[in-house]
Amino acid sequence: MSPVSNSEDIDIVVYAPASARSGRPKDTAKREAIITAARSLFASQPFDLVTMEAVAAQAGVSKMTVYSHFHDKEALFETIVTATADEMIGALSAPGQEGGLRERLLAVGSSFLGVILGSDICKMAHTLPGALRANRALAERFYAAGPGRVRGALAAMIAAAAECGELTVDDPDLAADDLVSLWEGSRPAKIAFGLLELSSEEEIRQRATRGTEVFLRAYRR
Amino acid sequence: MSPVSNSEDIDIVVYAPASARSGRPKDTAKREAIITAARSLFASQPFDLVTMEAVAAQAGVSKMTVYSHFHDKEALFETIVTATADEMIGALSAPGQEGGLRERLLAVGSSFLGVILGSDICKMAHTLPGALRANRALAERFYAAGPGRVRGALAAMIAAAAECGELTVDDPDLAADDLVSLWEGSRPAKIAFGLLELSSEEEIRQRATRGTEVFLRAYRR
DNA sequence: ATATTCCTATACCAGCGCGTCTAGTATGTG
DNA sequence: CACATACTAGACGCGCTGGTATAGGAATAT
Repeated sequence: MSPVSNSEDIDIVVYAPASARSGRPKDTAKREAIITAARSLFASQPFDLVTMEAVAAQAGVSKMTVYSHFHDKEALFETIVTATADEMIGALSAPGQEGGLRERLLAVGSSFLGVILGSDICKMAHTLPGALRANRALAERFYAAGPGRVRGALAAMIAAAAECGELTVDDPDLAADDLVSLWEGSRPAKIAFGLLELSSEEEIRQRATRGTEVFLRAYRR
Repeated sequence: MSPVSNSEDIDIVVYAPASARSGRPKDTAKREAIITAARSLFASQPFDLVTMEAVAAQAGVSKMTVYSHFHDKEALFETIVTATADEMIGALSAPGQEGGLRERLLAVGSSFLGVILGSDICKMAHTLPGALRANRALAERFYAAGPGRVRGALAAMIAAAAECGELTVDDPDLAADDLVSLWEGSRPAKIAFGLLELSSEEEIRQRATRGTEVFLRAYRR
């Protein structure tokens, strides 16, 4: 955001032999504590209600320390968001490559629903949209890391299955959209309104299988 | 919210002959102006960023007048929400009763998508969830007026069609959920993140027909 | 006409939250 | 050792916003 280099971005000076810097080094444990504290707070309250004071308190750290690690409240939030996006990428990579089509789809669906209905990300459902709206680039990045990624992978699988004659598909992208929609159902909407908490493993499995089943009924050759 | 009677709730004194009150009467036009101004502001910014001052200014009214009509910022917001919910109810009532099953589903789908993807309600998509989360009763009411209502009506139609042997359905409620999900696709999520503006008539029609088609492929006898 | 209520304009208060500053202490490096 | 940096604790400035107070003008019923 600011043109000046932020200390949280670059800890290693550009033209330095190694990690050479005099004085006391920054405590990475504190940085981590700040991040986890902020994450937990952002997950339970909207952006504006999370105070830097509260973050510092919950992290067991002075407020000045927070500002020494993160220039801004927005910078802190941005760090949380990108970390969460990376976590999503990790959880959603390596889609099931073995088994029949049904089993592979089910594997992708289960892990996807597990991430967006059963993890911390679900609890952030109410904070993220509102806060990300002010930062289009960040919003795109986050969406691409989660739902977008899954839709892309699914479209590829569906196209391949159509090639093999397993499915009858006009547009793989639209079909992937249909599949994801069937998995999610009305969950995201209800969660956004606070009418639903995070789902159990069992419920996630059920939704994944049912959605996949309905999808196959509609698209199977 | 407050135990005291709010003037916006009761304009008629309890034990009064009729609408008898001496002095200058309240200007309903101003009240309307306040509501429309607030609505437009709440549609473009999150709850906390909307200032009463701005509402008054945009309504061309003194701030004190706003407070004379609405005791609280929350009372004002609540009025907006319930009015919007009523509007949704109006737009979604009288589901198509004529034509074949496909035509009736399509009629419901078009009007539903028209409301939540093409109207002011779509612009409020980012404000409502965050603000309603603090008021569970209001959130439930709003959800019931919109998506909940449509799902209920659809479940009834689907159950009837299953009775006639037109569809093969295990659970009408789940099937209704599937249909709505197929209509919406990824639109709501993208709108929440600000990655999509309100949709055109044409796009709404396309989504409704396509979703209905996929649904029928999966559930038709 | 007069009482009564509405409306405006403006000033005002209290609280809050971000971000900064300072003075002092702790902890590392050369 | 000295030096440089990190961290703490607290106070504080500043801007903003919800809500109140007041005084005077405007509209309407009786």
